[in-house]
Amino acid sequence: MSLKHAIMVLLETEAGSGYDLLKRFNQRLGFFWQASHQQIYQQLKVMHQEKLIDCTLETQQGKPDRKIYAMTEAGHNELLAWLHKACKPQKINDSLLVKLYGGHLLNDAILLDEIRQHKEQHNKALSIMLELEQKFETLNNHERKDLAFPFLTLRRGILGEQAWLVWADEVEAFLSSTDAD
Amino acid sequence: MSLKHAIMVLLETEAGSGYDLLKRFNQRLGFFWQASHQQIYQQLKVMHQEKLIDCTLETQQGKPDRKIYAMTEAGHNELLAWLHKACKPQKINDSLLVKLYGGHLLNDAILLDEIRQHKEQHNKALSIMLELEQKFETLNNHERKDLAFPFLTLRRGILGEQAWLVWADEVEAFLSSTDAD
DNA sequence: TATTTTTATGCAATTAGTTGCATACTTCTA
DNA sequence: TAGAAGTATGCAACTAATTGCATAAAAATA
Repeated sequence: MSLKHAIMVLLETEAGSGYDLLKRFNQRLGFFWQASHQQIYQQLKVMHQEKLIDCTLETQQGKPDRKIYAMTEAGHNELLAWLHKACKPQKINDSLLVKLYGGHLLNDAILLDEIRQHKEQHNKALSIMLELEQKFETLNNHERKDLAFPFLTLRRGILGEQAWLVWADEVEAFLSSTDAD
Repeated sequence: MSLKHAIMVLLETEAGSGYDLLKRFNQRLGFFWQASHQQIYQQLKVMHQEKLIDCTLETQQGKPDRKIYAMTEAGHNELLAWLHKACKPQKINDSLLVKLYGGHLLNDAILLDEIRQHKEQHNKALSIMLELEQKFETLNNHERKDLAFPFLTLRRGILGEQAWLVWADEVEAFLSSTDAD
């Protein structure tokens, strides 16, 4: 499982609580990995049981205690082992395409509507990523080098979304051209 | 869950056994949905219990019996209802990107090697799809109209793979340019 | 003729992910 | 000052998917 390793990649640079990790997750890995807070809390618990991470309680006045997790030596080794192992190609499993495959069972207008809704979301995602890209371009050489790998994942997000949108335009054109159902 | 509905889209046009469905799945939906035989057999069983599909035994001489599944009225309605309901945007969860995000923990050569392996697979997938696309172009108008929706999903596969490969080239260029680790 | 591949089905155990709920305190906003 | 949004954590039940095993016969191939 990779959620575990995704969390470890984040913990490797800096320790943090479940909530911290959730936020980092969404900010940094969000365009290619989505995880709910339950998933992260559960995973942290399991990883702690497996001694891949340490846990220290941080008592706060008033607020509930925060559990700060940090990598252990064993965790670090496990992460490195995982990084060295080839990973299997990603599954796609996109319901929208299942729907489109069965598009003849459906009214074109309904499909068109759904495609447009999805387009909106993809456009939104893309513009956030383009902003991040621009921010990256303004950094100095040193900073750019530090963020080179995250930047490559951002590029994946951008190119992926752009391709999606090109495709969506093809679909829209097709659905708009046919008046008959 | 959409596996159920993907199977129904296939059963809608033609009844078939678990094995049939598995093959159709890989041939027709394979570039955007992957499912194992266990998943399909299990799902068919559940769907039969839910009366979404009928099952008739086809006894064969020598060979074990084949269970032929066909849509029921209830199944058809369920499929239409699902088609009319908006689907949530797809999750990506790509381990390769997690790995790349943590690329600084790893030797560039190892990453490069893995990227190249993945490229090979993506290239293979792309060329199969491009062949299918060419075959589609040779069809007459009537046949093309019949396959218009499946063709759109094929286009998604093609554009997606092409974008992936463009990205992979960027990554390769980056990893090759740096000799230091 | 022996081995491999393909056809054809399925169970059981485990792992992964979702959904819904629950608590509790802080800060921001109308 | 009341209510909404954000911070912070977690359980329990359920659904989905993977892994490993198991059977058994036909067809293809070496």
